Amino acid sequence: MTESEFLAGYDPAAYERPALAVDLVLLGIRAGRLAALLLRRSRQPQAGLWALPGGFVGIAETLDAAAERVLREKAGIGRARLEQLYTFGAVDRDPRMRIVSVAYLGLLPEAAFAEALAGGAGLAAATLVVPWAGEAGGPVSAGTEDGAPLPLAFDHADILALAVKRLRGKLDYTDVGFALLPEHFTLRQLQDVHAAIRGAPLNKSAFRRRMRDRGWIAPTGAREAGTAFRPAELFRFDRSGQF
Amino acid sequence: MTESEFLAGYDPAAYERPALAVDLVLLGIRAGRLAALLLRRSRQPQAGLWALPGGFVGIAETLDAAAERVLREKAGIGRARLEQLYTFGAVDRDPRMRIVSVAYLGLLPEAAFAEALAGGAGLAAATLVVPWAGEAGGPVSAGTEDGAPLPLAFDHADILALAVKRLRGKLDYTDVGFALLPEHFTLRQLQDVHAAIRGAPLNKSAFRRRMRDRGWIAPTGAREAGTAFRPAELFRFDRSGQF
DNA sequence: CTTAGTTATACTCAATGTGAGTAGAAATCG
DNA sequence: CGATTTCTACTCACATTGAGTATAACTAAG
Repeated sequence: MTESEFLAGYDPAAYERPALAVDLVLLGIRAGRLAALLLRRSRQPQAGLWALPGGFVGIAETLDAAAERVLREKAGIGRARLEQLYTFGAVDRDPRMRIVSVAYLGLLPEAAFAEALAGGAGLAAATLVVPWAGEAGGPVSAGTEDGAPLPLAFDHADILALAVKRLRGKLDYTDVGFALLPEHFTLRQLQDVHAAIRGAPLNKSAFRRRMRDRGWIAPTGAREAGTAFRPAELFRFDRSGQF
Repeated sequence: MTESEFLAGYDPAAYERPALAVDLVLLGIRAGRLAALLLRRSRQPQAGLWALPGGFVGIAETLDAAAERVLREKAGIGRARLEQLYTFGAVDRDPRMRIVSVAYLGLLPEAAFAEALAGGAGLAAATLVVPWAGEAGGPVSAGTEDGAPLPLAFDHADILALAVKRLRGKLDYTDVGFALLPEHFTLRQLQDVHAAIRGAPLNKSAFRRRMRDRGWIAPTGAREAGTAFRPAELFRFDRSGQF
């Protein structure tokens, strides 16, 4: 039997299958803190709770393509740096039916984050407080800017916590820090982003030295404008630096 | 409408769904090199090629549970340290139908690896040569111990490459190195394992110093037996050391 | 019993990276 | 012009690492 003969007689039916979805953790910096974009659920189940933008994976659609589609359709964002995070498969994570969800992490520069919020897609920004919750990524507390807690739907608190954990882990040896900044930025802004992701302050001179030595940043020659005091030099991300 | 009323009327049918599977990358050390357990495909499609042990996810089965079941049923291994790796969702990755596969990484101590090989489940050991293939985890070349290449089925070369990449990334700050060793081991053995995973040699004194300073290892008081020369001290993994 | 051979273990030393602090430069505002 | 505030460039101590050397411990050969 050749391979094509075999395929002709193959029956793809068989067993009951879990539904497959993608959920997007879209992170940005808001008022100096790490924040995520959430949608308020208007329908049952768990109406009124806050959820990650998500959607089902089409039968002829790549996981990455599904994530990009959800980014456009549910979050109203044209483009973002998306990266697969983890796949959540608890049996009872959704009360409707068995849904396995592939979580994606997306990073938005501050401007894109604000634009998405204003875009009318019903998105809200949740400020994240993520204590260092150990290996598995413990639950996260999400809240509005003034501290009111936002209750999260399904297992989305776990997903958010894991996203922050992943981000923290990649901070030191990849360019994730730059993905949250505009094209031109000051060293102070870069440090603030790193501090927001880590949830802990950094040594200033060591940070500047490290960033410059690694060759990740290139001076633009321009300087910050509109500051009350000495304006800082503007840099841009230099992709030619090694990773 | 309450949540339970809503659920009663919910129709879980709807769209055609991808099939969901798990595939296991079971790694161990063999003759000082990193090796994976593979199964030779006896049936179409891709009969004769070598594949990772895998299976479909049951409708009421967790992803982790499916991985453990495959470990038992397909690889004949009772227990191993399993960890989710990545989910592969290319549309044409399996010619039979759309199959999305959640890959798991499993680490076996040298003895358990050899036992699995002898277990009669039809497993073979593939020595892995994984050049540092960049971010996405390029293809890997798998071969027998004497160098003959083993052609891999589906996208399993990508999965293997990503597994090795993940292992390398976690080597410095987690206990993965110990998962490939017996309970008692010498510093030399530990260094060899690290070298095999990295695919590059290590500085001997710096390595010893680092391992001892981190408090990951505790002396057992015993010494190696049966060596031709000075026997090395035996250590064990000390879980109380911080991570 | 002695000695050569081989590996384990413990040192030293230089180079590099980091935490912390100080001093001068550059801008705005009163 | 001077006060104020931040940016930027220094220095210094300390920890970590790469590299090399010396000594200890054991077996096997003579």
